[in-house]
Amino acid sequence: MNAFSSAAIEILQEFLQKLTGLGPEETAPLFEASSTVTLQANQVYIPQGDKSKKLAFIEKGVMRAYAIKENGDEATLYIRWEGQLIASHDTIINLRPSRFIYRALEDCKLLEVDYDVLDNIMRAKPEFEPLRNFFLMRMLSESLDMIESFVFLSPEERYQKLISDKFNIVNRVPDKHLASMLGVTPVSLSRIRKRIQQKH
Amino acid sequence: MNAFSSAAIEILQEFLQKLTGLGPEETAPLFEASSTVTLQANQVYIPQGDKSKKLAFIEKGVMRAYAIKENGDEATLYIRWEGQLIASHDTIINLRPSRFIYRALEDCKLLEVDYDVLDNIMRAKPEFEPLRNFFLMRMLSESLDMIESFVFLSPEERYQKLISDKFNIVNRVPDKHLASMLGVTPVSLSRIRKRIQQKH
DNA sequence: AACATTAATTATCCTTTGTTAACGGCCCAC
DNA sequence: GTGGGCCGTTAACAAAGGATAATTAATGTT
Repeated sequence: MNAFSSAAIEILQEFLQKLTGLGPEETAPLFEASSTVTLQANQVYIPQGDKSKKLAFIEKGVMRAYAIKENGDEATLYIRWEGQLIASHDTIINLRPSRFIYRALEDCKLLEVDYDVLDNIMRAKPEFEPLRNFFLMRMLSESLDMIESFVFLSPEERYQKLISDKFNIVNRVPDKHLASMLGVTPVSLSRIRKRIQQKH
Repeated sequence: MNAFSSAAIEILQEFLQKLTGLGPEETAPLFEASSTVTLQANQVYIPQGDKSKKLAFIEKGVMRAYAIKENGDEATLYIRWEGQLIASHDTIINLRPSRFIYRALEDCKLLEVDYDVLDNIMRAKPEFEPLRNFFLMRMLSESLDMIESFVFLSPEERYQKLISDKFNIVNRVPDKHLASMLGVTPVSLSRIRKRIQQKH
């Protein structure tokens, strides 16, 4: 089932235009295998243990990747929102069942494609490769930025950076998930917020 | 200056064979713009503020990416060794001067290429793209693993994981750099080591 | 070999975080 | 409206980490 008139496709075709110079007519084959998916808030997109290689462009909404620790606590790896990709790196890169759960934090609209299918299209039409490189590099850069925050900054500074860099997103995500992403407990984040508040 | 008979090229051509089915004769053009570089232990490869887009495959040795904090302390972002790539993501991905310093921890032998040149070769010969995807995905996966450690584990658990996953490498890197990578001070790492020791 | 430099450990004190539990606010279902 | 459940805050205590400084160990240089 394909979806030729989604906003996501238009955005991606704009990327392709910039990256490759190819117009919508030429890049259309890339989207033939894609389909739109809607998720309700709190709905699971990829369950733990899943082996599917879903790759999705987020057209609308916020999603969360997390896992359950032995003690039962959740640990949030990252959140992604409009304009970003969401996928299980365990299945796509490491070829093993997903250790993580991918879940909608809000009602979401995704443009989904199977990674293997996309990979075949890319191999047949390598002129689309710049799009893959673009997203891989962007995800790599964002990951390195997160590592940088952990290595450089205290939890308090990480939180400050988070709200100054991503104020819009922070307000769409419960604090407990932000705490987890920052590597601290919700209790500690609450204290951090209080400390910051008192300084002003 | 090119270098047609390095061990690095042989390794990379083996990757290419596996990933694309192309033999050494066919993939040779990819290495025409590459050159071998040797670094002495402690020698800087990419200085802070550099704008060059060097990309290097590490044939031998260990390298470290780090930055200097306002207080003068160093913060190590990651270390890389044989079989991995080293490059400034600030310059290549984000198109800005490098905030990081890339320095040899041991005597190193690298196979170097300018990223823009490589990019042009890839665009002309897109059948080589799987190699780029392979390395980008591997670096992304490793970065996500590091984030996972920060989000899931305590500093003590992170250190345990580090020595169990990368025992060989740990022994080639001074503890203070490991401490920095783990997000703690050298003093704290020393206490962690003592705690672990006492448990056995 | 002697010296200087750097790295790792230990000690002290202070700050921060983790843990557990209690409390209040908010939303939702009934 | 009322009763649950979830979430964020607060409190109290224990555990861990940061800062600084002193000591010891290891390394490198001449």
